[in-house]
Amino acid sequence: MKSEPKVYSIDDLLRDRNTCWEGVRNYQARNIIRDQIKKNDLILFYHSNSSIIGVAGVARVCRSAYPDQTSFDPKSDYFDPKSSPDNPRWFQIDIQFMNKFSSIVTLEMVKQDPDLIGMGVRKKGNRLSVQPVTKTHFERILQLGTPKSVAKIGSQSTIKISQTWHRVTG
DNA sequence: GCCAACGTTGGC
DNA sequence: GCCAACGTTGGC
Repeated sequence: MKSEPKVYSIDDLLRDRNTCWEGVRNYQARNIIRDQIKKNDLILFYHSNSSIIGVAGVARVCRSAYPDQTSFDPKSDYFDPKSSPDNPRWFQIDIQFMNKFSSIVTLEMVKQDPDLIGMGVRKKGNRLSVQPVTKTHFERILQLGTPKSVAKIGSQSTIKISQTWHRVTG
């Protein structure tokens, strides 16, 4: 998921702990939010349009899609008169802070890594603000972002998230 | 600030 | 349904 850090950064999410991911007004991104994203999915938090472009950390979906409340609010910048509670056009999710990388995994690193061929953000004209990431690519980004906190224990890898060791299985 | 890429709008 | 015009995104 992309965000312009001037608007909302990983540090903002670290401070807030949770936030509503609202205001998505692109049908392709809407469909992904509504149809594909599930509770507890992990998110790569990407800083776009910034002096340091790249993946800044990890978040988690703590509530799956529900109608975008801002679309009903005439005072909101995201108001859409064609959306109504009876027939909502746009959807939001809630996300929770998980981890901030010790340093950003820059777009340049992503583009140069042979293991990350095919990742959405590498593609020219990539404008989709919410896009799927393969498990392989996700884990590779974690390796690049948190090298000291990734350890192999048996056949399972673990990542350090918010002072707590969570196991990533499968 | 520039501009390529892309999505949306609206006239026909 | 076509497509030109326009607006937005996002890397550089």
